[in-house]
Amino acid sequence: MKKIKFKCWVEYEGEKFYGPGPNELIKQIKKEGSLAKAAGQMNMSYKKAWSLVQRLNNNSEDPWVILKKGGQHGGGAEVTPNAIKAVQEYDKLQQKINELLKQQEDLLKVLK
Amino acid sequence: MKKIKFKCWVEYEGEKFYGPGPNELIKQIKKEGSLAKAAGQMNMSYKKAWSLVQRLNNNSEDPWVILKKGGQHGGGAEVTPNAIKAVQEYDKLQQKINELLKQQEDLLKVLK
DNA sequence: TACCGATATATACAAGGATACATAACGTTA
DNA sequence: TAACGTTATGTATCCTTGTATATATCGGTA
Repeated sequence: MKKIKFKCWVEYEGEKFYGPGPNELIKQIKKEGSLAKAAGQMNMSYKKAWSLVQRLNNNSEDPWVILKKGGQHGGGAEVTPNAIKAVQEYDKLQQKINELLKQQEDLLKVLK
Repeated sequence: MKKIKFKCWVEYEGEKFYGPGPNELIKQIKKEGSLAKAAGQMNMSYKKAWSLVQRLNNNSEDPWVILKKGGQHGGGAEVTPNAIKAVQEYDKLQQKINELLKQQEDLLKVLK
């Protein structure tokens, strides 16, 4: 059985900025309150997760995630309202594309 | 300036089957009548182009490209009507997604 | 039968990204 | 000041993908 898949993402200055990976990561950070735990939850290396957060924060007016090291619990990660809004809009966009794809199965009819 | 990008493709048994690369390759083969020339036109190695054609032909009821070796001109590549139809449908689908994205700029408004 | 131009196929190499591992830095708490 | 858990960062390695190169194969033509 053949299936149509899609992926959408945001580019900034010709480079990947935001996509499925960061979107899931933000959700996990919000749930866990820790970058390391969030990365672990989705089988992503801490280094990659940290790099993603840097990319988001360094290429936006407002930060996405506030990282704190040291302190009572060793530190932690906090998601800004700005980032939460972006996650909502990204999910909404994905859903709309999914609905469109359901109505556009002509391609699959050709591929037997 | 941030831009929304997308990509859609067809999977078969969990593996990539058809996407932007094969779509462009089919067009080039149709124009050139040769797999080697088509690959050259789009800076794709012959091996990769040949592998793509094998994947398409081996996972479909009807062939996409008929390859002939030897003969008057050394051989050649011919695109089947089946494949031409698929290219048309794929282009149509991409266009519809593009139109959808134009109307869904809410995500970009959040990403400053 | 020798030549030609295209397909067919194997092998080794290069490049990029992802991963694993190790270690430093930090700030609150006791 | 020692301990703790998290963030911060470098390095080496693997792995996948693509590329380069070379050679074999085929069948019509002269």
